[in-house]
Amino acid sequence: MTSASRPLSPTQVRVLALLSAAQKPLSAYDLLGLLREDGVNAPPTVYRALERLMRDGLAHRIESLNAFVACNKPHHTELASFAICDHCGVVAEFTDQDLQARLSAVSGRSGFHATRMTVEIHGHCAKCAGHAHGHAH
Amino acid sequence: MTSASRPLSPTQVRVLALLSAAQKPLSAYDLLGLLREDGVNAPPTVYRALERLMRDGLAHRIESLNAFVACNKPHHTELASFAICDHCGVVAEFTDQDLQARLSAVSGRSGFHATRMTVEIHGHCAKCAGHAHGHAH
DNA sequence: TCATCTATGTTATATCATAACATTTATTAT
DNA sequence: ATAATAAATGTTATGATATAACATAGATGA
Repeated sequence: MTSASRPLSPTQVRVLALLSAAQKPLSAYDLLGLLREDGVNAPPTVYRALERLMRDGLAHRIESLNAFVACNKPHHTELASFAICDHCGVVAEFTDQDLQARLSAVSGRSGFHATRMTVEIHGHCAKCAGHAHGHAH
Repeated sequence: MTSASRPLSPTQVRVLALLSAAQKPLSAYDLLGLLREDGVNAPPTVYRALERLMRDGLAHRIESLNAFVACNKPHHTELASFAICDHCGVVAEFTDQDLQARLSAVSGRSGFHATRMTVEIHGHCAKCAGHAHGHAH
């Protein structure tokens, strides 16, 4: 059997809780600020906790924001995609079954073998439509 | 008529040439190093040139690498997607007509209005397949 | 017990990006 | 021509993101 992985450490649990509670992606330094009261004082601890959470599929990195979100569907294996509102900052995670297959197929035409995919869509969420421009406030 | 935009400045032309000549994405500081012989000494000049090139669709930012590539198909309006070899570092830009429509449709189900999309696929190119792991060398 | 693995602490530094303001160059209108 | 404008660049400083390297500690398992 595949050896069970260790349980999350208190720091890892705390980081996941902070990400889950946030309505928006948090940067590593946002998290570090929130963790200071827990006695965490240095960036590596935060980045290490994030590594573990991402390895376990419990959190995702938003590349275009250099920030992190809790996974809204832990333990799924499909490609996670994100719709990011540039007005209010909310991020919606979604999964489209065909998308990963299509991306694999298209990139694979030239013999490319995909191991990881980043799909991030910027724009405006339903609530913020109408505000054509604007940044988070 | 839509007013013609200015021609590229020498610095902008130089940055584009460097990106085109490179076999891999270049970071802003890679470019800065290469531009020192041209008398460019500070990051803002590089970032500004990149801004202009990206605005004109002549270069793209690879979010997952914090680096930049020349566009292989200037003036197209379709979504640009990238296949990034994590072994040798080469980036292939490709366009799939249906992909943008599909992404718009899927994200739009909840009323989201897309303005910009990032699609980056990491893995191994045909030449590097077989090398299952490994990083650029 | 001993070796190993994971996590964390700690210090320092590397890397990526922009703010703010001055200056210069090119374009356009008059 | 020249004044007004817009775009690019220079310059200094700083902000923001991320990791290297090495030490320590606790848990797991042979």
